[in-house]
Amino acid sequence: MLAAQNGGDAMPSLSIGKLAKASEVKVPTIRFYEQIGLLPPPERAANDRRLFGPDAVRRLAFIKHARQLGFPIEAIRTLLDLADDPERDCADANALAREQLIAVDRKIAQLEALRSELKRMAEATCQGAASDCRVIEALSDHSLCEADHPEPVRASI
Amino acid sequence: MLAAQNGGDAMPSLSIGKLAKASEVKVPTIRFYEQIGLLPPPERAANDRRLFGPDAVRRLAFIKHARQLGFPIEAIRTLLDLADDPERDCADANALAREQLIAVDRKIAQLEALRSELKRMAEATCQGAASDCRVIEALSDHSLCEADHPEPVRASI
DNA sequence: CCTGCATGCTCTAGTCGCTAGAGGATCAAG
DNA sequence: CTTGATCCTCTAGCGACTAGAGCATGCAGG
Repeated sequence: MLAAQNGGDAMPSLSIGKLAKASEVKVPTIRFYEQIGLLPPPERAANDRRLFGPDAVRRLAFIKHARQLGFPIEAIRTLLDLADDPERDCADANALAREQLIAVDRKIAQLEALRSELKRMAEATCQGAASDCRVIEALSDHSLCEADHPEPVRASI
Repeated sequence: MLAAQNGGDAMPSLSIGKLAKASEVKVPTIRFYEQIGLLPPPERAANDRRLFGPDAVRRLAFIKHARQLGFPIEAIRTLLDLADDPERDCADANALAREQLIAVDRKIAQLEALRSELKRMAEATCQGAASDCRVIEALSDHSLCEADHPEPVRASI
């Protein structure tokens, strides 16, 4: 289904550059995905250049879309395995989607809190010396914040 | 002001472990901050152990707070320089805060879009084989999305 | 005084998802 | 024939830590 092999007889094979344009995924990224096993190793021409079948475009679209949604590579690997084998139960896929949704929700909530604090900070424009700077003052004194920040905002999403 | 030197005569010097507890910043992270020059190299006891003054607690609080707000290390370096020298103009600090606010706003907007798509995906719970899985279908076919995603959601915030 | 664990030190390497560059081969167009 | 685009492999870098090795200390209990 998303096998990305050079399937069929027509084999309209794509160079990595063509594939990059078709999928809007950069050339080094495609090579990287092959390296970590998200894309199967394509056939090679006599001059060692990669030859991709049309399946590769679909598989890359899948990967790209999932990445845009913030799924980590390992989750995408699982999803691709599921997509590759339509016999398998899709409970895993649903679980991953729900997990991802929860992660995004948490992230949004966190960013909203930060946003309001930053807004207060940035709006209190001060002139003159840094000793009276509101921004620096706000950063120096956490107790000025309305809410406290849960975790150091560090992201995979 | 945020000099983190062992200032004054009382010098109630802290071990790195005590400092970690006081500031709620992990020990290796403190060493890392010293290494990249966010914290000045502290004095050392005869046994080569670090001795921090109380200023270090304040400086770490500043750094931690700024990190929680998503400021990148280089921005924090600038802010610390400003805080260290109260003569300087604080226009830079305001600019950084505004920049950061814009970045956070963008991020939130992006995540909201992702959230709605993920929600549709996760709510359409399907049973059975992966071939009919809504999640995989949605990931396979980008055209099912209401909006398209601006950039691969990759974060520093 | 001894034991044992906690804490400290330095150094290196790993995380994630790419991105950039070196150094070379080959292809397509003019 | 020359030029420039594309391709190959390989290694290293980003940001902001985190984890672990291997060793030297410090402190408390028995």
